[in-house]
Amino acid sequence: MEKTGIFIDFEKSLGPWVGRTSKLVDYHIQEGLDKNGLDLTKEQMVVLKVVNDQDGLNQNELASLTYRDKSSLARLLAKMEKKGYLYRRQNEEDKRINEVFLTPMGRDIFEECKVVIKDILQTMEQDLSVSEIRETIRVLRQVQQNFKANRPNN
Amino acid sequence: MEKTGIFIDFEKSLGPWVGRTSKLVDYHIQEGLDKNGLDLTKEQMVVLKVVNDQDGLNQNELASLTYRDKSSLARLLAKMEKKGYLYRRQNEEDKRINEVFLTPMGRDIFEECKVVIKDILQTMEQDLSVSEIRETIRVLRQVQQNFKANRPNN
DNA sequence: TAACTATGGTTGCATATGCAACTATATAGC
DNA sequence: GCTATATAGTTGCATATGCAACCATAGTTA
Repeated sequence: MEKTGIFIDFEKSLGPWVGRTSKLVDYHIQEGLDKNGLDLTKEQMVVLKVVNDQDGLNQNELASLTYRDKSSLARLLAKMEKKGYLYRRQNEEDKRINEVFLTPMGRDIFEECKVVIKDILQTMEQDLSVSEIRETIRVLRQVQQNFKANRPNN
Repeated sequence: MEKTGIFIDFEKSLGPWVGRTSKLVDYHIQEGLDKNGLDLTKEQMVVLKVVNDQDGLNQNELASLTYRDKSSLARLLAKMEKKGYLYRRQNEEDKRINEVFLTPMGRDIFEECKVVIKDILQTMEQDLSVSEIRETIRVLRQVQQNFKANRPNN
């Protein structure tokens, strides 16, 4: 059949471009963490950031903020707790709830991450103007809106 | 410390927006496949598309085209072969090489996928003009260029 | 108080992933 | 022809993921 025209305009639609770019970013973030001797996956780094920004959130809130299933988040937390980056404290009034806090070590590690990530984000935005970046973010936000009617996860 | 300013401009940089959007797209693609009774993961769908576009590629080429490690690709192929969507044929001249082809069933399944994916891509681009989409793709392509110096995988 | 329901978190299962080590085949140098 | 090196693919291992089923606690209703 046709050589390229399977989706008549597949390569002219946002889907594949967003997906591939995201994969590349992920790859370089992990590479950056590894090269700097940070014992973290990029997924753990995201959790670290969110907890650093706001202590005491529960697991469902963290799952939602990081766009993961609560089971996936729970397992990330378990690994990070084991490494001593954070801890979970059972809420006194409602014993179903775990509140999550960074340890001092967790905060230290995150400080180191910041440098690494900042560097990668800068590389990624080389040769792009502020307005190009702003416009792109606006479009991506619109895409997310278009989907949000029926949201995923938790 | 600061409430939000961990990365001074984290939310104004492309990284998190691209990542989150990609996750949402992935989620809705999988949902679309499932709802239509297509026995495929989104990753398998991508492989199906590439093989449909061009028969006879070898595994390393497919890994490269789909941005995966060759081991990951090999395992996707194994599952899809088991389901009868494709087959691998050893090259006569160079017995190290496997060439990959879709079966008739694989082609049929992919035809069904096309409809589903097209629908999702359209939802995703609701309320966006052609030029917004074109510009966004241009920016994403630039981002990929910025990274391409040191490429990942295979 | 007892029973039904809702909610936060965990676990089993199947999938996907990258990396490193490995096997088999091919090619080059000698 | 024999050894060294490169290349295609596979496998072991650790990680991450979503879903569905589950457990424990809380809240609600009778």
